[in-house]
Amino acid sequence: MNIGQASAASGVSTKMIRYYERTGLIKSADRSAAGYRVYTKSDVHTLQFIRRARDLGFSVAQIEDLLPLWNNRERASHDVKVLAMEHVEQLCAKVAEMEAMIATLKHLAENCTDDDRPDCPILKDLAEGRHGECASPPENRFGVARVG
Amino acid sequence: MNIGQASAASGVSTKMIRYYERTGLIKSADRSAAGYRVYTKSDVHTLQFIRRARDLGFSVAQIEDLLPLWNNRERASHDVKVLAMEHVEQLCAKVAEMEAMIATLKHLAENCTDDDRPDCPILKDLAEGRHGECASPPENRFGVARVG
DNA sequence: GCTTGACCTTGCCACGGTGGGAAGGAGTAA
DNA sequence: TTACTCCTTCCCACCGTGGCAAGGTCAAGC
Repeated sequence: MNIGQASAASGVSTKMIRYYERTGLIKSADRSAAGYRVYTKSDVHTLQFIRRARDLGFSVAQIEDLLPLWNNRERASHDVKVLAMEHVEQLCAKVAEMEAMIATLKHLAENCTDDDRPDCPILKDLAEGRHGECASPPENRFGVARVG
Repeated sequence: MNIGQASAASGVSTKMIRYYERTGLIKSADRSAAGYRVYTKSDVHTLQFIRRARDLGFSVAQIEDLLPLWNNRERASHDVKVLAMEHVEQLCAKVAEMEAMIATLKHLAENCTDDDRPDCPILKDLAEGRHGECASPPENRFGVARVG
């Protein structure tokens, strides 16, 4: 199986397959006489695993921890759960940050006259940093936010 | 005022001030005889504006749209509101994606024995893509997620 | 004066993931 | 043979931020 087929079967682009190989996330594929990468069903299975983990928001670094657990029959399910819950924590933190931003912006937008006059609480807030003089979650007042 | 003072006063790192200048987000600063960048209170004001907009999750590209509106006394508050609400939409979309991931992961983790046995619904799901054979939001089933 | 230390300058490199594209080889089908 | 698709490697881009290095400047203290 060439890289194109492995890509189609796994949903991981050829670009990314080569990238994962280069960075050591997956082992180097065997090569045909002509130098083409050759994949087995098992390799595709691994790629699918990676793809699904990415879809669930795991970083490549986290998947690096997940893969050996997946391959290790001696693993403790506890270890996996710890990784998963750590990831959930990270996701929740980001969600909380964004929720705070959304709340602030919505509040500002509500006070916006929304017409052709130049008075605008949104710009005013951005300029003066008062965050609408009310109701905005405290995390936002001190620049903690920034989701990155 | 040198770049260091402008940085301290605005909360934007010197690195980022130079970056914003290089990429054209802010105008090139005047220079002293020795070539040092020189800033005015007004420049600091602009940097604070940028900083607060970043804290609210606006991208640099979005701020590029916001700045002229801020500087333009003829602006219509409607235009600002549109930009802000577009941004809120984007934030909401990301939040929804992440909430879906969180829900899926939590559901999987709940079914985890959380001990030293190797059976693990989380890894099983990642390998087989059934997403816990229930309850997971449909968006997740087909790889739509992936937050970036 | 001279030294020291804090500050400034530019430049390059890195991150995480992903895509684009070029230049050239390999395979396959008509 | 030709034509087309696929493969290879290599470099470049995004975005926003930080780090480090080599060198210039400035102000304070001796």
